[in-house]
This record gives sequence, C-alpha cells and structure tokens, in this order.
Amino acid sequence: MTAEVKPAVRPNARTRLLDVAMDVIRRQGFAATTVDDLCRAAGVTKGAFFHHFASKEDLGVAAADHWSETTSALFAGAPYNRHSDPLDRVLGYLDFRRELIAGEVAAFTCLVGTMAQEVHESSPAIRGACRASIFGHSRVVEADIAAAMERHGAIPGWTAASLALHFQAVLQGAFILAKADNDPEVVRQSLDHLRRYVTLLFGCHGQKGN
Amino acid sequence: MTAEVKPAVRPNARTRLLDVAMDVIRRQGFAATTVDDLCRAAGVTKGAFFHHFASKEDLGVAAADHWSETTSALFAGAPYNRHSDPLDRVLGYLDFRRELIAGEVAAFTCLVGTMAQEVHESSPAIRGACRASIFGHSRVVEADIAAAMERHGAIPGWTAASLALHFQAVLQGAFILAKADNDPEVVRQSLDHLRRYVTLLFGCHGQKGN
DNA sequence: GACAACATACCGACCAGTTGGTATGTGAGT
DNA sequence: ACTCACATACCAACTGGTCGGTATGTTGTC
Repeated sequence: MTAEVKPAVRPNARTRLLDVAMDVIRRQGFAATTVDDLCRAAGVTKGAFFHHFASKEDLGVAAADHWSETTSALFAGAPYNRHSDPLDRVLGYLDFRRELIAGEVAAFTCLVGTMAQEVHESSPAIRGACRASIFGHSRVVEADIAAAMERHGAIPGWTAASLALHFQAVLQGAFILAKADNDPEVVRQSLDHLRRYVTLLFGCHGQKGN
Repeated sequence: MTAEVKPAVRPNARTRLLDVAMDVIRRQGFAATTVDDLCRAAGVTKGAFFHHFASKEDLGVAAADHWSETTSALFAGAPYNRHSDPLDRVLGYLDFRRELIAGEVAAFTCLVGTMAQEVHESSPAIRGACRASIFGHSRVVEADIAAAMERHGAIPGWTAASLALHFQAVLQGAFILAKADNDPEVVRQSLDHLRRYVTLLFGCHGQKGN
C-alpha cells in the first residue's frame, strides 16, 4: 500500500550485499568491515544478512566468488580478445588493465587480493576462494601467452604459467604502492615496465614498443 | 634481593611491543590484531601499552618506523653492497631478496605493505609511515640502478625511480600471491622474471643470465 | 498454510581506552 | 647523607560501546 517510488528494479538482499561488499571491503578491508556496515550500505537489515549468509566468513567466500564472476565477464567481453594474434591479445590485456586504472584507488584495486592478504592465516575458506579467483584468472591469460610463445617463439627459460602469475603479481603489488602513495600513477608505470618486459621476451626482433 | 634468574636482558615494554607487532600484524593483519594480542605476545599489560603509545594507531605508526629501521639495517649490511659494479649490486639485491624467501609466508612478507593495504583510507598517519618506508627503501635501490644506467647504458624509455618502484611492486604483489597460495614458490618465480627483465634492459649485449 | 524473504529486538563476548594505583629512579636543596 | 618533589615505567581492574550472531516475529507468494 506504500506507494513509494521504487527505484526501478531493486535486486534482492543477497545480491545487494555482495555488490556493496566489493566496494566497502576494498575501501576498508575485510576485518575492519562490520556486518552492520554492509547492511547499512546495502539498505538491508541484519536479519536479511544472516538469512542469506551463515556468517561473515561465509559472505567473504561468496564475495570472492561474486568477484570472480564479475571480473571474468569483464575480461571476456573486452575488445582485446578480438585480436587474431595471441601476442596482440597479451599486450592488449596489459593495455586494457592500464585503461582500468582511473579514479579513486579503491575503485580499481582487487577485492580478492585485499582479502587474501588479510585472512590468509585466519580463514582457509576465504583464502581458498581468493586463490581460485586469482589463479583462475591467471590461467585465462596464460592461454594467450602460451599461444603467443607457440606462434612467435621467445627467449627461453620461463613458462606461460609463471609469466601469467607474474602479471598478477605486478598488478597486485602496484595496487599496494598506489594505496600507500594514494596515487594511481605508480600502477601505470609498473604496467609500462611489464609491457616492455613482454616485448623483450618476444624478441627485440621486430616488435614495436607502442 | 629476589635472586630470580632473569632471562638475559629483557628490553623494555615499548621495544618488546614493537618487536612482536612485526610478527603478529604480518600474521593477522592490523585490524584483526587487538591491543590485547600484542600485550599477550609481548608479555606486558595494557597499562604498559597505553603508557608508551597513545592509541593503537600510534603503535601502527611506530611499528612502521621500527620496520624501516630494521630492514634498512638488514639491506645496508647485506653482502651484495660490496660489488663494485652497480649493475652487480642491482642484480645482487634481487638475488638477496630471493634468498630471504623461506619458511612461513608471514615470516618473509612486508609489514608496511600489509598495513598500507588495510589502512590506506582509514589512517593517514599509518599510511604515511608505510609510504615513507616503501618509497624510502626504493630510493636506496634507485641509486644503484641509476649508477648502473650511467655505467652500462640501457635501452631507453624508463627511469631509475620507476624501475626501483617496479621492484617493490613485484615483491609486494608476489607476497600477496604467496599468501593466497600459501606457498612461497610464486615469489621466487616472479623474482626470476624481474631479474630477467633487468638483464634484458641492460642489454642482450653480453650480460650473463646468472 | 507452508515456506522463503525479509525485519526488529536483543545478547554475550570482546575491544580500545581509562582509572587509579605501585615501584623505581633522579635531581635539587639542605 | 638525607629527603622531598617529581618523573618514568609499569600494572590490575574496570567501562562504555561495538560486533557477530540469535530469537522471534511479519509479509508476500505459490
């Protein structure tokens, strides 16, 4: 009977909680984020929270999974995938990541990296979900790297898997420096170094540096 | 008159608190670490804690400063500094960092990286102390990189400062992956990539790979 | 009328910080 | 030499508020 103007379609409490969790936890960290913080941000009550999640830890796991789905959709739909040359896709991936670095630090940093840092000893469940997210994403990049090695050759002594994980390490670490410096610029510079490394690996012989 | 066997020399409460803070915070994170946790680990009372530190945040700042002193002494005394060629010192630095990766994850990760991640929005004071620690250390490495550029030349398009920060980014990010994976191996592999990048930057022309 | 999806009110544990003390030193005045 | 005034270092007990979680509704839907 309350004819309040409903703001379009309002998804259910679970989805709203997971959506705000990505923002709030990246801003405050997992430990410093209270269940009430999340409920307030999502506009739901505590009863709704514990209806959908058995515990705060359970939400952490769900948030990591939600993050995996969100980000894998983002990268799967990104334009760099349309390059036919796998090396172009690899470099395109790095350029795409670079484009995403904008605005507030908390807006472009990685939820699962943040959470893994905090809970790696206290919560095996969340740690596992974060690992699955990071390493799963890495494996997608790895496929393009492996194809590029096949197609172009590269200087020897490394694997596609290790380089893909190195990509993630550079990004995660640059995020930390950006947080410490409160400035995204350091991320761009680190990505420039990483891109240069890739071009060097795949041959001084004829790869333009951009 | 109490002839108790005193356990050698027991430093004062402040020092003991800062020492245990490095361990406990790296393990649990800053937010999840309670003042009582630290007091228990240091074997002091809460009264002693708040005698020496105005607040938990104040201890965070002091711990970051303490970390800076501890680590700068470690690197200043490391054998790689004795190389006369600055490029050997740069590569020696990376090799030294690689040697430090051993044992439990919490034992070799970075206190100020951990804290910066957590408090970058909530505590400007701690964030500033963490930034000073990371960027200050980076500047030490930068000096050797700059000298190596001077002496050996390198492919153009980058600065010593940006590469030194890239070093720190790789390390910090690899620590996060190590926490997510609960395995230090990923740090070694990322350091291998970083070392390879440096040798490529300073010339395919005549640098041996190890 | 059964069940999912919420909401309200509440609880016990915990946590940062306080209070009010004691023990030990230390420098000034005599 | 003695002691008074004051400071430092530390301790044990307590407090007010917060936090994760629970108990008990209410409401809409099939």
